[in-house]
Amino acid sequence: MDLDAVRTFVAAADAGQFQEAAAALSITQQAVSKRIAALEKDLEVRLFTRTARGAQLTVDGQALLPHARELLRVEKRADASVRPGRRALRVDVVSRRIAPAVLLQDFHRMHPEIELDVVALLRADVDEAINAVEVGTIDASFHAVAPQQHLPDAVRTARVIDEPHQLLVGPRHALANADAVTPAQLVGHRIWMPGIPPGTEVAGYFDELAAAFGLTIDFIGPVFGNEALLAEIADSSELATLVGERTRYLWPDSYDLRRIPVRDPALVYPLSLIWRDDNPHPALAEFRDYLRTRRPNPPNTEVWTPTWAQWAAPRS
Amino acid sequence: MDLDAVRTFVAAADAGQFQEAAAALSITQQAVSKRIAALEKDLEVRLFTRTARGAQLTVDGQALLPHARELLRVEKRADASVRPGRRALRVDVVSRRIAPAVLLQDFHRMHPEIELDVVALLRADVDEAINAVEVGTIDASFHAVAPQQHLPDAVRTARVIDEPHQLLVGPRHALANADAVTPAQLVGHRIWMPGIPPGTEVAGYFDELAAAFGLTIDFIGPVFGNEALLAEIADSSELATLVGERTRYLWPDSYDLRRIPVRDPALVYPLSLIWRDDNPHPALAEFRDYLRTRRPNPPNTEVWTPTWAQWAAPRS
DNA sequence: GGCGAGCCACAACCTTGTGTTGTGTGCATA
DNA sequence: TATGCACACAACACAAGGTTGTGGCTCGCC
Repeated sequence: MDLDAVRTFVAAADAGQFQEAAAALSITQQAVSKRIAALEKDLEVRLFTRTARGAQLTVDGQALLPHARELLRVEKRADASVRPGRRALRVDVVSRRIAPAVLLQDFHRMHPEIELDVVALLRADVDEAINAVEVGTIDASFHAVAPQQHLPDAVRTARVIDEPHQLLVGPRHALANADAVTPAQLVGHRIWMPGIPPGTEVAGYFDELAAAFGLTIDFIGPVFGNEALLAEIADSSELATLVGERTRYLWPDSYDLRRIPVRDPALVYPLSLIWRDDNPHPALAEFRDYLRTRRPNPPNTEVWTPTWAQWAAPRS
Repeated sequence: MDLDAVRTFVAAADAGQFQEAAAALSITQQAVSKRIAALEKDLEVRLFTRTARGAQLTVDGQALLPHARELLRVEKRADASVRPGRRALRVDVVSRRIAPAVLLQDFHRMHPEIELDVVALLRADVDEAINAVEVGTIDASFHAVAPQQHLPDAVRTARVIDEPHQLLVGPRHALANADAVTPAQLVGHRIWMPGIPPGTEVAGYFDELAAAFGLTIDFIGPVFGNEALLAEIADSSELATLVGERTRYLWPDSYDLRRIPVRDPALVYPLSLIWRDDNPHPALAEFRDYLRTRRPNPPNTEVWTPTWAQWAAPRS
């Protein structure tokens, strides 16, 4: 199916005649006729009934029309996702399942007119992300940024989310019925966080967390996907994992998994936005405004963050 | 943007190298290289970084990939909407705002795997619809079908929805705060139903309704679209209109419109499904099953239907 | 009823595009 | 350093798609 033919089809359907469509597309009437004929031949249906004063959609044509329009819309969005200068705002999230992605969904709901592209540079480390932001291939990225992190001149960071963790356990787990737990209560329980590549900022976070409270946190084990992890936890009386408070997992209700808040202190993952100060993208300013004005729920408990993140309190 | 190029891009991204993608598409590696190069030139970005052992997506490529896949999905659906023999189930509704359309949405939620196309043969009368069903350009149609209606041999009809009307009024209307109204109470109030073409089955219904209860029902007035009608009603202390119970209109909350049930008797619009008995489309059987098994809310009041519809009670 | 206007289809022709074959280049690996 | 692998470039052939020119059909008008 040729998109030029589809465009021509829509133009002809709107105009009600080939002649006018041809004028609108700056081609001859014969070219329109040819394109439509080719499309009809390709689809093996008649799309228009030709009359002496125009062309009228057949039922098949009527059925195709909305799909054709959708096709052109998607093409436009695809184009807008990459074309330099006027492409959509491109924001990098480490994973689609953690808080920044949820935030972006919310932003999109509030500003549906703003073209937005969420990419996940899987396992990209902070330096890679900073580099991508400096070069301009992405407009913004969410990462845990340490204060000693070296930043190029034009690149800025700001702490924007403090995401508290919750314990995720199956119904047979010893803590399954707790209303809340403290990190001290987690000592001796096995916490499983598979799929976190060693040496990354995320691994570093959990390493320091384990050391600070004497916890047992395992990164080992092959990753069979999220679904497998959840199934494992659902069945186990020992395994548990940590998930962000705002993350949205989908799992069968039958798993009967429970999210249990962690407090005294809450285990907070501090995330910063990375962006380039002289990036002229209008949507970037909008997005930063959105981040600035939204009210984070203030935690009503002590919080723990890694030492490198204690240099500055999160904006409240 | 050329869809073949997009297809090639996706194949190359999946394969991780041009060579394998070429094999999958049954063309030469050089052709793949050319297509990708053309796409890159068209979009003015580099999509792959070429290395000695394959091609890897750039960030721009990663951003484009989901859009590209979506484009191919939509193309497939567009194709499926018309291609004879294996096209989607095509169901005709008089309007997207009335009960059958709502029913189809529900059916789609229950069977998302079934390709479904809802077309609105605007102002088509029953004969036209029956003809389209017989010819096979549509698979099923919802209409009010009178018993004396002539049907071709293979065409069947069955009464499937009895849609009760509700009164839609603005906050300043005399009946705005009623919990329910009877047709008798509507005498003297002006009911406005613009946009119904005279001579159609719908107009006939309201004509008989007006005659039966002595109501004032206006069809006159230019149609400025639904939005205009709703705005008019919201402001008026006199105007009201009738809407189906299951219809879903969207209007600003600020309008403060109220839907008021009509009872003793309820004003029911009887709708039948029209289909061709020997239509082999598997989804048609599914849809008829769905219609058969769903439980209509039995009205707990007397009902009024036009005389021609009183030949048979709706299936309960 | 004849005739012109409007609209679409068909034919001929030409340009452009797109696939193939053949060859070159760069990089990783042995 | 030699070899294999993967992609790019060049030359060529053929197909696709656009334009101009023309004919047929239908509708409205004199």
